[in-house]
Amino acid sequence: MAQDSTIYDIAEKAGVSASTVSRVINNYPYVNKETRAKVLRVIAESNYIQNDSARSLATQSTKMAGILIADVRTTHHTEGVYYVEHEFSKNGYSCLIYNTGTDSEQQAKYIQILSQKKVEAVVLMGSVFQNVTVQNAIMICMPDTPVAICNGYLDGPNIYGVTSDERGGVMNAVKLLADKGRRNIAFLTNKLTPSNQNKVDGFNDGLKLYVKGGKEEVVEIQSGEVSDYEEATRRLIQTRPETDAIIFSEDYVAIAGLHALYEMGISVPDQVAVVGMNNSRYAQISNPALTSIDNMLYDTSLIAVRNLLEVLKGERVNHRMSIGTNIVERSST
Amino acid sequence: MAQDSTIYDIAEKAGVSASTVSRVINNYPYVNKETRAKVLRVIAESNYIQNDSARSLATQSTKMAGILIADVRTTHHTEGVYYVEHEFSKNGYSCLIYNTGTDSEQQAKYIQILSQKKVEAVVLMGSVFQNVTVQNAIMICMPDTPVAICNGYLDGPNIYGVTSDERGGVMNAVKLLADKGRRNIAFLTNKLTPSNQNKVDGFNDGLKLYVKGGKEEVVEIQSGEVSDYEEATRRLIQTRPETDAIIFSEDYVAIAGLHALYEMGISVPDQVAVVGMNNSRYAQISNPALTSIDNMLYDTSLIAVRNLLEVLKGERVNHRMSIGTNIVERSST
DNA sequence: TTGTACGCGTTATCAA
DNA sequence: TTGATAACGCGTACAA
Repeated sequence: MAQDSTIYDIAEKAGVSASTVSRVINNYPYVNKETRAKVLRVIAESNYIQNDSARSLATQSTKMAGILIADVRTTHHTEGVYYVEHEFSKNGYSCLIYNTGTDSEQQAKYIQILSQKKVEAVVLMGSVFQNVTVQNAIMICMPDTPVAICNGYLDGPNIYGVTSDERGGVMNAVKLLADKGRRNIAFLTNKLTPSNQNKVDGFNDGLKLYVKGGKEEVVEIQSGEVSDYEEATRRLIQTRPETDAIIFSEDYVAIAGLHALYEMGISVPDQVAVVGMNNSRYAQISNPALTSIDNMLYDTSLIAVRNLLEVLKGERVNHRMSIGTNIVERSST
Repeated sequence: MAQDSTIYDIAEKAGVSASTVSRVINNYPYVNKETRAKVLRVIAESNYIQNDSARSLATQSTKMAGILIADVRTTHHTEGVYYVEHEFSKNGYSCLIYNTGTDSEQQAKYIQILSQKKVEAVVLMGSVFQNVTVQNAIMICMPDTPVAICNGYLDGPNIYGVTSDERGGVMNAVKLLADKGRRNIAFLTNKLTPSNQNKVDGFNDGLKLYVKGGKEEVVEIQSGEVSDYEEATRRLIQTRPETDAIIFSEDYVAIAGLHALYEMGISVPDQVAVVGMNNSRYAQISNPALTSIDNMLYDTSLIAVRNLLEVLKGERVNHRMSIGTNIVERSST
């Protein structure tokens, strides 16, 4: 490293004390205009850069937040990371990000790392973090750090969940399909996270409510491989040829499904209607364009961060918030 | 905050000195087995957590890396962030991430922030960071911190560029199309980043080399709106009906293009062949599945990080590395 | 308005 | 093998 100059170095050059330099840097009011100018000049000349470690130590505050996400690559929460970082940044916080994977022990480990880094707030992206191992880690390692969980809920005095009503969203999707005369609707989901379980519940609710005599048909795909999504779609059609609509737990899975249907020569939506979830940017450009349930990632992300900021300001915040979903209709239904 | 206990607290409880505690924590060899055990026990009981700010200050090392990305949402570099974080994590580094936007002044600002955070390495994701403003910021704020730029190049003694041969990749795509008898190939690109400029160059090279008498036809789309991608595709076909192949600068744009062609009733690849770039996970599930140039994001990301780690170890590393691209053929050609 | 002196929690040097 | 003690760079009462 080049010998990063310290406030002492520039104090010396400016002929003042270190504390004065500190005051200038931190915009303290009572400092002589000229001395301030001088100090500022010396700082500029010396390309001095503040040491945040020292500052954090002295201040007892890092102005850092932590973001945990299972896998930046594949989840639609990736976009959420952007919103979260952006909102934190706007409020003077830097963000540490970690890909934790889906193993809860690993996730807990990262909670500890974050507490070691003394982050002042944490956002958990996705319902995969909704498990007791994580909950305990929070309780033990950061009982006083506000934690938000996007699209999930976790019990704890310092934990704030923001969810969208995915259950209701899927229910409405069933209604939409039923209104269009579909009777044999299936639900195809990848790994059953708590969030996906909610969707399944909404699916069953919807069937009972809107489709008389509709048999439930829920398929879970364990793996995360595209080929398995396609294969599951194919098999569904083969084993249950009367299927006239499929709701998928995610747009990505739905688009894989569209692809499989396309290759089977099945026309969408004439023969089979398809609904996705997330209203991702790919939904509008798939062939055909995909009807999708918008689970409001932008809003939930933003609210999560804002809640945390409120808590940090000492405000009271609801531990559980939920916002409604919209269904965006396109050509696939 | 709960009063985070310090090494002094646990030193007292264990009846030893703080230095001994420190030694235990850091796995120093010469410490009595029993004292170590005792200290460890007390630590476990007191849910003590190390303070990284203090540690960094004393050690003069943060074990943090910085990742800068223009926009996590829309670029395919998002996946790269995952690889980069993962590789750093594996080597004991934590990652600070910032969404900088595409404005170079803003980008430079984040370079400064990172230097303030005393990160020990930086990865710039994408050729959007290939500009003099950023270069200067690096020179001034972090002349001794190794910086890697993915998919781009920047001059500087501490800067390491890792690119894939996108120019050659596009050239090969032109050849592929020419071999299939296509004569009126167009190139459709979004914002002309240095990376996209390379692709355009490769396109022109390819035309000269493989398509006798082929007129160049390059369309740049300034905005990032899907509707504009579709519109541009439509207009291209209208103004140049003889077009029998289109290469797009990104899969996402290509898929939007596929959608537009689909809606125009143009058959792919019968009437128009389509090639994308990035070989993203959506390429294989689009309708039809998209032939795409794989620009090896995984490899470039990994190499970028490994280069940085090598430099940190004091090894010499090439300032400029390039790896070959593959073209993955699917149904759209 | 400015400077002195101390503390923040660790690590590192030196003696013991 | 252990314990004082002095850094690390900065913020901040307190005194001047």
